[in-house]
Amino acid sequence: MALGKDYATQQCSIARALEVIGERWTLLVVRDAFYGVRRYNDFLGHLGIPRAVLAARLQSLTDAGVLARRRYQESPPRDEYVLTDSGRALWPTLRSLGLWGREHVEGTVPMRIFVHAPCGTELGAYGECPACATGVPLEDVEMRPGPGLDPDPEDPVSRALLAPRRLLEPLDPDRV
Amino acid sequence: MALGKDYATQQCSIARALEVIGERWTLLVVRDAFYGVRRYNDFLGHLGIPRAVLAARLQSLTDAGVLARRRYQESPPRDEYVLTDSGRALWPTLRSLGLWGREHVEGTVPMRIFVHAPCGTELGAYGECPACATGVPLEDVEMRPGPGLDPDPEDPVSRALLAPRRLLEPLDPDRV
DNA sequence: CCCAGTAGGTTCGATGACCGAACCTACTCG
DNA sequence: CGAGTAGGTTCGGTCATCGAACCTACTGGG
Repeated sequence: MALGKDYATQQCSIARALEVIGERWTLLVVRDAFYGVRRYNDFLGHLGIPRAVLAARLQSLTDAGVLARRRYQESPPRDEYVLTDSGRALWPTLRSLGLWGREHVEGTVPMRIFVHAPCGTELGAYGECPACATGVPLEDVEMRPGPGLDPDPEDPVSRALLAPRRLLEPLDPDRV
Repeated sequence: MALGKDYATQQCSIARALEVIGERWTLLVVRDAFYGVRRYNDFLGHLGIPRAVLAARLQSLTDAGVLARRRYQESPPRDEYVLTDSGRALWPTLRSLGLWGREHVEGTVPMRIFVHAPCGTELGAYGECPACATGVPLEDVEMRPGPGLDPDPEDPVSRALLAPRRLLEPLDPDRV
């Protein structure tokens, strides 16, 4: 969405949020970041997004402080994009959006399941653990493939994401 | 966002959700519906959205089952748009998005405050009540103006929304 | 009866975002 | 020295969005 054109005049926190993460593809980039994707080519392959659009989104998310760009190797210079604290704060939004999509758009076939790793219980609608009755830190969230997921995807990133993993755990699509 | 162009290939509930409510303006229309806005002209005035775009959004939200179109008067024929159960299920998403916008985009100036009416506690990130530790039915959510809100707005709908109100309570911008 | 006003749209040309493909740079490996 | 890879930028075409104008159906006032 992006255009502050009219959004800027809105006296509303939701509209302000949408100016940052409301454009096409933007929220999916953030989602991938939660899944552990960090590198340009991994986003590119996993999302099937045009290169120019990905570059623009990474730039605007970095400008907005949702992602941080970090040099992880000098020669040749290579950068990775990781979630900032501000970006991590988007988890409740993504969680509730995914839950809504699963229950109100498609045929109730879960794509991915998010559980409280220490106890193995699936997260509740509030991102809490129903069994432990506490909020769950991101590091304690384990994502597992659900029945709706293609068991033999094309791209390496999707294949790497088939295994159970913790949120934010860096992804290395080479070792699969 | 809308275009299933590539989103459709995504094995992900979040992407599916974004196909329905990810386009520009769409989520703001839904937000207004939570605030009690029901009529075409009220959406139009409050959002400052082009007429053609509003008509398209109302149509697609109705097709998706998020809103329902209801004839409330026969002569002349007049319709109103109200949230379905599916639409109401978007509340946690809107709540978390608004909270994120308030805390991570602008200068921490709350525009609107949402409280659990029976106990007066402000809602948490998923629309739950932290004090009562339960989900809050939408009818028990009271919205109040926050310090960031323009105290003397132009359009009648904004003016009507200045008073504390319950979510979903039908708005009548004529009596202000 | 005529006219102005209102609700709820549709149509239109211009602008701007998004798309896919091609190209570029810097470096490494064999 | 040539091929390959990561991480981009540039470019022309298409499609969504924009604001403004127009349309229809009805009501209420003089």
